[in-house]
Amino acid sequence: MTTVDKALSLLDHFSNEQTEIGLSAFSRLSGFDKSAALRMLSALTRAGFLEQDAQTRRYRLGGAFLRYARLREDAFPLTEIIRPIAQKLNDQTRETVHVSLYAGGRISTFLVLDSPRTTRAHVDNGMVLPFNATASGLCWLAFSDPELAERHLSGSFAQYQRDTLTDRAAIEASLNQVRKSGYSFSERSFDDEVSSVAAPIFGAQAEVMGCMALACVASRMNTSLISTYSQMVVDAAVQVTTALGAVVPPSYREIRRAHQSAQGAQSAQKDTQNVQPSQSKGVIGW
Amino acid sequence: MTTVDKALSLLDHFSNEQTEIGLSAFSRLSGFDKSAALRMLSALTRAGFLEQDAQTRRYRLGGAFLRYARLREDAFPLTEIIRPIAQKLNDQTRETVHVSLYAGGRISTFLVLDSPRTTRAHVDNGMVLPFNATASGLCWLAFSDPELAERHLSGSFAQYQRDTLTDRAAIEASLNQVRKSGYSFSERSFDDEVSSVAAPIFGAQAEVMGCMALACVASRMNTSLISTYSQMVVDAAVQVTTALGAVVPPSYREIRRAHQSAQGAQSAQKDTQNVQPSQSKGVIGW
DNA sequence: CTCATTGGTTCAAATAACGAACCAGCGTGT
DNA sequence: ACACGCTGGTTCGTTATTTGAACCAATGAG
Repeated sequence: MTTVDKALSLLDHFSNEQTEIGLSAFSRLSGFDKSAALRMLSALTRAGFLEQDAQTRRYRLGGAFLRYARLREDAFPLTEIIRPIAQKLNDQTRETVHVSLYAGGRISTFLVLDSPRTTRAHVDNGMVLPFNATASGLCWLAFSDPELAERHLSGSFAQYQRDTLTDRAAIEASLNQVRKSGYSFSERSFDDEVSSVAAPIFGAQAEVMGCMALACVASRMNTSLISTYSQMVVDAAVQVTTALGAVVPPSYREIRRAHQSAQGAQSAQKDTQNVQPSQSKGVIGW
Repeated sequence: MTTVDKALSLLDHFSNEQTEIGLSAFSRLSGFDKSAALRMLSALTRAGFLEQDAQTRRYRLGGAFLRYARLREDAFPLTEIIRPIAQKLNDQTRETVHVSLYAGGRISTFLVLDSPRTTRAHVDNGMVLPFNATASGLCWLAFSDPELAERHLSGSFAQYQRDTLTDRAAIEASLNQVRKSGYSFSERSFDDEVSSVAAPIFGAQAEVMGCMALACVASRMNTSLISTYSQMVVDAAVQVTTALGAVVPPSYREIRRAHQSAQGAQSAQKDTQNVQPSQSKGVIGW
């Protein structure tokens, strides 16, 4: 672990709840010595990645992030790359589609396309999605780095509805299912009237950078729809991953291959082409 | 200079033109040894601040910036803090107001409020403002760190209109005037029909993070209006600086004080209150 | 008027960064 | 086919930075 790694890891401790952190708190949270923490915090501050409150002397995320984020969006318009893919999913399903990003210990939506139906699930843009209560949260937990996931699994969980998973064992069981199928499903666990399906979007380091998700009025959902929607959501997520220049991890491809074989065997294989392993060059050819 | 400083300084080399940079190029641009550069680039990549193209092996700004930028906006909504101040200026002047941010070697607008007049200057949101041809550009050059400004003064400049400043000496002369008055003025130098006034917004490290600017149909502008508008733009910029929790550098306050004394003496002091030095607690009390 | 906390400093010892030389791969001009 | 110049990346003895216990001064609570 280089000094730079250590310095940058300090930023991980910011979240929607922890927006300002003092020197001692940093030292405690990170385990680094106070003087070492101070040196790194000072460097981050000099570069504009942190700002220090003149009164409290505590640190918060700096303006440099706005600058670099804009610069990145100019060069590599993530939102605009994802939009057409999400739009297509939205058109095909006529359900609410939202794309979320893992950000400072939270998953928040950054692109929402509402369903055109008269009864529809609505999701706010910029909304934080709880790990235990949403398809996107479970999806992220299931496929992200175990050590990173552990941070979010070790705390306690809020109970939003009767069926919200709050017990760690129950969540872990759910995650195992997600890891087997390649997509996550949640029903009436955050909003009482909403069911969702989510699939992982992978980043350049093969990490789960976010999720493609579909939210639907719960009463409309059924086994057959879940099967159809999950396939489409996974397809869209894979398209996004590849459109971003990242690579879908082989392990995930394998999961989906196995899952589809099982599904195909069960449902008297309607579409055997999905079970075909190789299509060599197709973007979503697996 | 710590290792972290060096690593973060690598990011400075990205700009709208330079969106992808390879190892050797980084080494050349930064002056760091190749192996040192690689070590730092790897650390930045691990943290998600850079992404590496799988084919070309070149680096680009990473997704972490989107995450942290959103996180920061959640905790500290810069745009929403600035909007009411810009709105007030827009209401008072009925002229187009725009706020820009220095970003990776470029100044670009990130908040634009159009004039309600029938003839008005229009500015695109997200637009890049050339250093030599806009009030915002000149304002930034005048008050930013000399070393940083030098980077943008050493190149060649595009001629957008007949009166665009392209000669370094002419630009420097203009900057000196800006440094004396505390605001910048440009006339028909970027758009042939537009005049603008701009004032600096300072960040937490007393650096110029951006500009508050007013754009007006050139034919409407005159000496008296410049005087009125510049005062209002400077006021708004100072309000933004303080609203952001930053401090207006004493040197800038001194400039304005001196400038206003001179103005007051000239114009048979209409409003002597402006010349009053102390108002102790007022946000824009100087 | 303590006591515990805060942010920040110091300096010898421990550790990580440095950088010249090195390798392999790729594309070009000869 | 050849050497050439470029690329990204590795190695390892030398060198300089990071580390952390002990130390301040200031603030706030009991």
